[in-house]
Amino acid sequence: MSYPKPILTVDIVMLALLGGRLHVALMQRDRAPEAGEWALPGGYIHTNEDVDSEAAARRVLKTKLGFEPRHLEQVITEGNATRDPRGWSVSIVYLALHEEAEMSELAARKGLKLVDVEQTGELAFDHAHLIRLAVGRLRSKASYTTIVGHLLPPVFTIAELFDVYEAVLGREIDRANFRRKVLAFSTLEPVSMRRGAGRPAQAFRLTRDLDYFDRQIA
Amino acid sequence: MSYPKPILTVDIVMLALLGGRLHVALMQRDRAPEAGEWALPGGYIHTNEDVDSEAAARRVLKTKLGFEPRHLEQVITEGNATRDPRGWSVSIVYLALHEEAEMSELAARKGLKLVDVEQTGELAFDHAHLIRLAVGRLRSKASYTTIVGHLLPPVFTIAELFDVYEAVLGREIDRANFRRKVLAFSTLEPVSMRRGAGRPAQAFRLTRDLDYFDRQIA
DNA sequence: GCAATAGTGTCTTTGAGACAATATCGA
DNA sequence: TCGATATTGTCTCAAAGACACTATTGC
Repeated sequence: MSYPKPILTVDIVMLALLGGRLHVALMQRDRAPEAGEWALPGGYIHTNEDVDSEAAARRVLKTKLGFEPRHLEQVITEGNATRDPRGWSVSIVYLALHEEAEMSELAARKGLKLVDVEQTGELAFDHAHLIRLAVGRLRSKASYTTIVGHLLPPVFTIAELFDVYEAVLGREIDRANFRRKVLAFSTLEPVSMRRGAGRPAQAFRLTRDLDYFDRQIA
Repeated sequence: MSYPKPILTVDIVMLALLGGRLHVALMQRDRAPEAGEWALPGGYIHTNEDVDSEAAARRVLKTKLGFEPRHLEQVITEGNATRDPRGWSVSIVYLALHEEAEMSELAARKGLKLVDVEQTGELAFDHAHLIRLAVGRLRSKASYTTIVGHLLPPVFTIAELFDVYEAVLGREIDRANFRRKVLAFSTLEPVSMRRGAGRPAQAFRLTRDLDYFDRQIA
């Protein structure tokens, strides 16, 4: 007995901060099904060129958008009979993070829509659901890893990092305690000084893509 | 341009404790590729009967082994060009937990081999790697959820739960502090008394499949 | 009584959180 | 000098961990 193979795609939830709130990047579909609807960037695996599913996600972003995210990780795989009108389909969902400035510029240049993750409205397929899963992953990882550092440019100050944490976690944090905790884990490398409106600040960069703290950071 | 669809399967890492150590259940493959090698239970999605990928995993366990696990959750999806000699293939990996007694009985009845997760030896495909990922997931979830409760029968004592935690986390825990902490989160419901060699113990059951603690349990 | 296991009390240390105080810039 | 932002000090309270102690069974 043989069964038809399900449709298999990778879809990417691209997140960035815009004005202190998390936004997701959407593309307007140009073909059926769901033509005209807003959807996550995604595509089929190209078995002749992609070495693995993460490479497929990177290729989709690169070729469709000319984009290389600061951080990319797998979130979940959603597979069922009803999520795509064409039939049984499977999506390997990736989370991509990038800084605000470059993401806005990319969106303007490529016709992407950046929408607040709390107000996506109706989207193609189950993509609103996939976005909720990815945002949940980001929020839960925020408090014990350096993941949200990838929502900033490579070099940033503690104050900027603080703002990102408050935006992602959606609650107020104490500045003084935050600074002490984040510096106690020696995962930030001081690189230069940053001058602004008041006293100059020490600027840092992440020493690795993803570090795990041994306890909660915020 | 069109690409051949990758092979798509679900594979299940069935874990149980055996003599205080984590073991995984393996089946001997009866057909090519890798015929005769030990491998994880798994199979194709049946698009006409499985409503989603988790249902496919449950059906595989039910029809191949007559088994319904106490706990089942998705771990990761591994997809690349080299893991299967037949070509580009994708495995949606599930973690299944069950109690020692029933798992041993099942293994004996169905010809499964239960091997220590630290010493699996060579296995078919990338299954040794998939097992490491699933065990890692269990270990990391152990300290902040009730997940390891599913390695015990439905009704258990604190002392039994304590032993499971020590086995999974692989380090010593203080009995007194463990008891206080686990009871402080009111996720255990007292159901009866258990008599044994010494003073009788209160027995409990989990009130839900998976509860998250608001801080580390051990 | 003793062996065995269950369960409690209590002290010390560490981290979390609140919040006041000080430092260093530009204007 | 002041306004703005960065950074440090210090106090309080809660949780983590160590470990001694008491409780309840069977024999």
